[in-house]
Amino acid sequence: MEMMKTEELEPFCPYYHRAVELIGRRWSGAILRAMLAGVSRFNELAETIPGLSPRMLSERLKELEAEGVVVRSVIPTVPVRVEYHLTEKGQSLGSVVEAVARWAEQWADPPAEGTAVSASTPSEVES
Amino acid sequence: MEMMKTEELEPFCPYYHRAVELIGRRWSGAILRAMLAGVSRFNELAETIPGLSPRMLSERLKELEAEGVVVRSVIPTVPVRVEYHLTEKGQSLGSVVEAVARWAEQWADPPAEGTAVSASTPSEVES
DNA sequence: TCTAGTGGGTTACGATAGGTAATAATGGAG
DNA sequence: CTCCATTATTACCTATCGTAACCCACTAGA
Repeated sequence: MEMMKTEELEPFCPYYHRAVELIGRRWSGAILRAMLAGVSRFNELAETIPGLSPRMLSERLKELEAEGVVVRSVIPTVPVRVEYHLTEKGQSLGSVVEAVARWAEQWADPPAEGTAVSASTPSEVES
Repeated sequence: MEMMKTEELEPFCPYYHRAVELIGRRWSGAILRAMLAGVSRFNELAETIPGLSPRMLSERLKELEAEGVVVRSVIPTVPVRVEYHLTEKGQSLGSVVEAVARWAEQWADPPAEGTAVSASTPSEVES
């Protein structure tokens, strides 16, 4: 017997979809985390995230800016300095980043042992 | 004086990075949501998610299975039926999906141009 | 003047991931 | 022996990404 489990989650939602495809683009998750941690300059971001090239960083920052998640400000020092900051909309992605971080730490590497997983080894269900 | 803002978040974490790149791959977020909502069959998933082709669905499911997020089980009815279910590890992604969903609903579409960062808190979202 | 350094990118080009459409494997039904 | 349903896979082509080199504006030396 199953209880009347109310399906509170719809199987598909266009807003969710748009959001998850935006922040799920390659490197975007890492960029957002670094910015939430306070990194704000172009070269600092590029150095913080291993493997992230200027090309990709530039492209992702433009996307995030276009979505209102990030603002770009030019500071007329010399040499010129550019800072990227999260908008309020961007800051509120903190909960998402934290949720992913918690999941990632909880399930880090340990391969399948220790806790009782309902059925995580595909050894007996192959076709 | 909020000077004592402790940086509790490191700018980069390899576990986080791996996780966000996994669940951020194209369509993966949508697939996970649908599965959390109870959709478990191949064609149901394909129908639930607009634009998702069998090729991509197959590929993503294999990745998620390889990561221990999803299990595949073959049910020998006729025609054969295949069900995909979330493991405990997969179920625990619910918090991530919910966080994204809340963010997406809160910040759905509003004009949001310019640099008006301190703007409107959308008063009500859906049920 | 020429060269080097700082900061923030852009361009060119090959490699890989993804979109699209057609088709396969399986087994029962007609 | 052909049809249908279900779960995929293959072939082909385009879009996105990775890599490396380069550009621009400015300053400080030599």
